[in-house]
Amino acid sequence: MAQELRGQAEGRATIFEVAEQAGVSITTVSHVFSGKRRVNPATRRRVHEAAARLAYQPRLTARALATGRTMTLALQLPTTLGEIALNPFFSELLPAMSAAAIERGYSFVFVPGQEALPGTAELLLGQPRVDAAVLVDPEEGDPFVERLRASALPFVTLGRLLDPPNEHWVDNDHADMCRRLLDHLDEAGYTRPAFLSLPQARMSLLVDYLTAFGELRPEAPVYAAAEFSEHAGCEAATEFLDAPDRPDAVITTHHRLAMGVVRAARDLGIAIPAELGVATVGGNAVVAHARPPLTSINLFPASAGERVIEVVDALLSGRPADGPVLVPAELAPRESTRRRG
Amino acid sequence: MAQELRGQAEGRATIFEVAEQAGVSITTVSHVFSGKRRVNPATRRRVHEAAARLAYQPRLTARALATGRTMTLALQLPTTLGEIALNPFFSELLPAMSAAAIERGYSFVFVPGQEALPGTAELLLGQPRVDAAVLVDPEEGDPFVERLRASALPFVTLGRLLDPPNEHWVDNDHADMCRRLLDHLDEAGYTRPAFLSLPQARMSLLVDYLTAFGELRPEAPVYAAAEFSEHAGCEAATEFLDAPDRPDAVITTHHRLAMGVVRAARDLGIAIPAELGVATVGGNAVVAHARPPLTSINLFPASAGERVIEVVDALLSGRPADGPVLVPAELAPRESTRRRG
DNA sequence: TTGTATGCGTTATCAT
DNA sequence: ATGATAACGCATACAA
Repeated sequence: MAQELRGQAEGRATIFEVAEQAGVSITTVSHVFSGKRRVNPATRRRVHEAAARLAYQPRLTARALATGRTMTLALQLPTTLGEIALNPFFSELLPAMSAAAIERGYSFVFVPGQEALPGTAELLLGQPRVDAAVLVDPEEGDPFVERLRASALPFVTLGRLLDPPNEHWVDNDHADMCRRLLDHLDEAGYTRPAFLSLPQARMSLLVDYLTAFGELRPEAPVYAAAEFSEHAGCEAATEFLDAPDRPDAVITTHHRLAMGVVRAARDLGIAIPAELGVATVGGNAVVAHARPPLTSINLFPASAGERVIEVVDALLSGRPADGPVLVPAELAPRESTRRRG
Repeated sequence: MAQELRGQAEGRATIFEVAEQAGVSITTVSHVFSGKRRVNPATRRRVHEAAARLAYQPRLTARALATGRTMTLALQLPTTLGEIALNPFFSELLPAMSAAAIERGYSFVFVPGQEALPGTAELLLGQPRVDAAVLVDPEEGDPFVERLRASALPFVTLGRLLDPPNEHWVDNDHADMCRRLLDHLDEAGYTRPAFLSLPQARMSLLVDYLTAFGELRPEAPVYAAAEFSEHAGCEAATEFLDAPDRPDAVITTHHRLAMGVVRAARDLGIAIPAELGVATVGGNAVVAHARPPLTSINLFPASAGERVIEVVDALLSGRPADGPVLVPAELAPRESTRRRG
């Protein structure tokens, strides 16, 4: 029969050779690797052994053709708002996300955020070029997001879309983290916390913190920096720290802002942590080595990235998606809020 | 015949439908799209028209299976050396590179730089998981680079490998740019330029500048910052600017270092550009809006990224690769070196 | 629980 | 200059 003639050639083993070695049909081999139907444990073992012996790996390309999937994901990263979030969040997120994707056979194509290269979206969405999209810190009103919503392409966000809420996302419990931050400042003896973020809150993280802060400390001041940069943070802080009723603690939504606050305080001769507590969301890898080390919320970008890929894969494989996923974050208290204890 | 039964279904058009509409065989349609053999111009037009009418796009997955290629590229970005080069170089590079890749049907998989996730390299190189690798600012001694060299996988670098030199790369003419920078400082009336970079020069850009600077100004001082950060730049500059024989101009190899120099000068009460000229390599998008705006070498990351993909594609398509590619860079004189005129 | 046979949409080989 | 047809390596509907 035709099958017997196959796979005799040199090169990598195919499903036919594995089937032969294991004494089963290619169907069984296929199912052992896809997990899509029950296989007798003994048979499964034989197949795995044969596969291992032959160093067999299912060809992604063949699988893609047979299933009609592309195994490619569109990935949108935030590249706007000045020199944004990319680092260090990005440099932890990307490798982890990529590793998780590689394991499952996916590769990526990038979609620029916001202003974008026009046409790219159409190129990707107009034809089945990608199976799904992954959006990192998506912003409301982003043209690609809107086109995605209009299309049937599944997508998963890291962070959430709010208007309207999207179905599949991975996020931290920011409200809870905000509460823990405020409690921490409380315990450390700070009584007049302020909040420093951006004027607009187009990412869900910013919205969450703003909301939570407003609910927990309705009387506390909320300040805005022009962008996520040390310079902008310094400029904003210089202003509000130079007033008689200045706050005795600041929570920022980006580590660069926090670094700016530190600089402003130093320039103004305000001691950290004695006269001012500083805490930030994210930037863990950086602020841990700042002077002084800054208290922060560690967002664990790596595990968040892995979870995103898991959700995408579940979605595309027809497995029950876990629905929204809340990944744990963690308060990392450091020198910058050590007024007591 | 079998063909006639194909493609009748709903969904996207296939090569069969285009062939039928154009009145040719699928072989011809295939060749029209692949360009791999001469097709009569009139026939070609008919095929293109039919394809346009049917909105036909060759399925990448089918092509991949037939050709044995994966259409996936391994992409290594530098994520070491502290909060490195990613931004803004990265945020211009990545979208442009991705767009060029999408056009040609490629997608990406990431390889973390240096310390890496162990195993990832083997996963990608052990089987034909990717067709080629793209290395951005590769560093000598990187484990992935070494494994790549040992493998047969083609790879293209943005920046060069020096030990030994690699075959396919895209780079700027840094030596020339260094000369132009020094000439510019000369004309502006600066007489004692210094060079600020990193202690080790593991990226070709750093080596090139160090070498060129050394040859053109053998007597001039060369300083090193601990890493590519504003803080490290400031620390280094504070030291060498606080000496009696201090330089009257500084060239840095990273915009963050330049920002640090600016801060140090301000802290020391040294006026820019009157008492100190500051110029940097890269970071164009950022330093153009710094205070004062900094003279810089614009590296045009976007076009460099496009060229890299072009070279990869040529390599993989069996077309004559252009060999090494030098992309133009540009001196952008700004306020920070405007001592005269 | 397992196997047979067909389809997925191209490219490539060999003809004509 | 163009065609017919066999791979490419898997998944899956249908059988058994």
